[in-house]
Amino acid sequence: MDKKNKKKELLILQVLKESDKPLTSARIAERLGLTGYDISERTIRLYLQKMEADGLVSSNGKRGSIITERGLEELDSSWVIDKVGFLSAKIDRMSYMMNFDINSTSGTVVINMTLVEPKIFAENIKYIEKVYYDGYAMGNLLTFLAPGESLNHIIVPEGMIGVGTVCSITLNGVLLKHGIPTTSRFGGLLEIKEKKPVRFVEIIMYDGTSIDPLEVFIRSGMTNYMGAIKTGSGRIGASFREFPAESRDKVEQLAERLKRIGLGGLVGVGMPGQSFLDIPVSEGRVGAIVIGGLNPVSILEENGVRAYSRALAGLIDFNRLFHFREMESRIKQFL
Amino acid sequence: MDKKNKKKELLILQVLKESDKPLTSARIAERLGLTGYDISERTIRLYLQKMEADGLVSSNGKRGSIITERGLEELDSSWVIDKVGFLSAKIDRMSYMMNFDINSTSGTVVINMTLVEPKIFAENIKYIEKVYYDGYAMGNLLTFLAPGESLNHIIVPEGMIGVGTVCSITLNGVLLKHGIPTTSRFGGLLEIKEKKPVRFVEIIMYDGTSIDPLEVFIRSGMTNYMGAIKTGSGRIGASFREFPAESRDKVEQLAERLKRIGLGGLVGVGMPGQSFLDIPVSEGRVGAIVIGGLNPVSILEENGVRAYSRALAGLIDFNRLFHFREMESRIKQFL
DNA sequence: ATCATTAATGGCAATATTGCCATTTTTTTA
DNA sequence: TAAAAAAATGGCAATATTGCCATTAATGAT
Repeated sequence: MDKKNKKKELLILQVLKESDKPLTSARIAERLGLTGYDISERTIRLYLQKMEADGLVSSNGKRGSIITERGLEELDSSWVIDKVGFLSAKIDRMSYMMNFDINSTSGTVVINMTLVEPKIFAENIKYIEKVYYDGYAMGNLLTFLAPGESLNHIIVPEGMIGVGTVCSITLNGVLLKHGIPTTSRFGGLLEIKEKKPVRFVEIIMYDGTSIDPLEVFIRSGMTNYMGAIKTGSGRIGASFREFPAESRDKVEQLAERLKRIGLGGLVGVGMPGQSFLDIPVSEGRVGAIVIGGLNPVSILEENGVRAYSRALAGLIDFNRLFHFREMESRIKQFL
Repeated sequence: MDKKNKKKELLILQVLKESDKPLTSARIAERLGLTGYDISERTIRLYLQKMEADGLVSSNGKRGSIITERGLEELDSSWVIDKVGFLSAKIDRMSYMMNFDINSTSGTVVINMTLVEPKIFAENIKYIEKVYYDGYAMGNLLTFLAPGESLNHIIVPEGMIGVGTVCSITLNGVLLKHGIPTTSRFGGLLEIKEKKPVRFVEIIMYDGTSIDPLEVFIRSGMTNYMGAIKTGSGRIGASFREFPAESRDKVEQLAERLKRIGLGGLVGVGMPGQSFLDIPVSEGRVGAIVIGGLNPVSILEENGVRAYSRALAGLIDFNRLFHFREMESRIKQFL
């Protein structure tokens, strides 16, 4: 029994470690549920008691428990895979950090960045516009970063510009601000036929990778946007998310509002507990497909340009973004 | 309770479905354990009884149980993520299918295939030899497939050859024949300094991806073999495996024997329950790092050649393989 | 500041899971 | 082919987990 016991203790410690504030049993159960471990609230309380007696956690009355130094040591000396470094963790962190407010349409949003020579970018603008136009992009906004500007360790080198496209994680962030916890499950290559999503042909789970799946698909030349924008059939990057079934309506409303301000990217939402595009969803949850934020610039790679793209590159203020129609005129200042 | 109950039933059904022969409770518990679900033998027997009463499985006395038609339907109508399509499943299937025998050094082994023009291949032979020579390849054997030959749906087109390199899954297969069940955990980019492995810089779990991680790293140009073979520092593809701690000695023996016949690829084995190169391992298991089979040909991609590589391409007879020193002379017939 | 509402806790009993083991069946060995 | 060894099963009792709920603390509204 000891062994399995230990495992659950470590899972709880892990959750507590990742949170800065105290968590109650209900909260812990919820998070564990999201990660695929079903443990009842009650059981968690039992564990918390035992662990408090052992000095691994410290209870804060009814405000929840936090992990102690001893607890952290215990965690270090053990073998729970440290999900830090995995995409799922980065996603959680980023959506927590951004602070875009949908009412005032201000604040920061998460963007991806692509470094490319302005001249080459200018040559491909026609295609990129088409990607936005056909709705294969996250909304219709983007930004340019001038040479010398930096974002989160990445500095735009001389002779290049940074193209910042809105990351689809922005949606998670907005939902989170409205109390809806989103789980990003996987990024994949979505096959499009007659402008409609058919199925995912390749998949990489966010909790099993340290590099962004969409970056991967783009870099290895597996996407086919040229087809998507020309004939309506191709393969584009997309991401699968899940949220609680109760919030389905609210999600759709928020998505609609986001769309109006140029941040739309929701391809579709499934029905509670039902599989969506053959992707099964846990009970009490609904699935949704979100367009990949890097889509517009992946056209570059497809046309043989080795552009350096980085998903989840950092946060940027919403009012720095402009409509894709302005690309043509704005790029001139860098030529 | 009903809900969780259901989940376990489905897990058991899933295991039974994947097996062609009847499985006993111990066998089922073992397999589930490997996939990360710890359920005791006894509990599984309890479930099997209930499920037999419901007509989902049919017991074969003490030889184990098999899934019935009803059981298959139940599984179809439910939402267990179908791991078919994921790499972990493919790996299991392949290592089960190959039948190389270490004593008679005969039988089939799993290979990866790369399609490339003979001329271009010939130009890069020097580098490829060095990869083998420095021990960054799986053993020192490979094979060529002539135009028109096919392997598992892939046909070598005219004007090209298929380069078959030994896949590291071959190791799993050999161990399996000797009763050692191996779990392939992830593929990653292994950083090499002064010819020694330092740490994994990127990771993709096999049970969370539908495309081979090493293929991904190679295609997106993240490897650095040129560095590895020239200065001793670089990034190469490698894979992390786990097996039961009891079999540690036997594994090392077998690996040694494989090495002697040209199929070596084991970089190192950890100690029981201890983390190895900062990768934590479950209790009662040991971790091991295995060289990526596609390594030799990834030099091509690094040198700007867009070669089409496919990991786990298929099975081929061991006696079709030749030593890498023969590349030079053997390639001539295709030029 | 007070009261109503909401959320969290721990006790208790009902279930579920597991360890242990005697018994039976299968497999291996002599 | 018979005997010995190994593996599998199901009964029973010990633990572990969970559902339910009365009690109590925190939060929000007036």
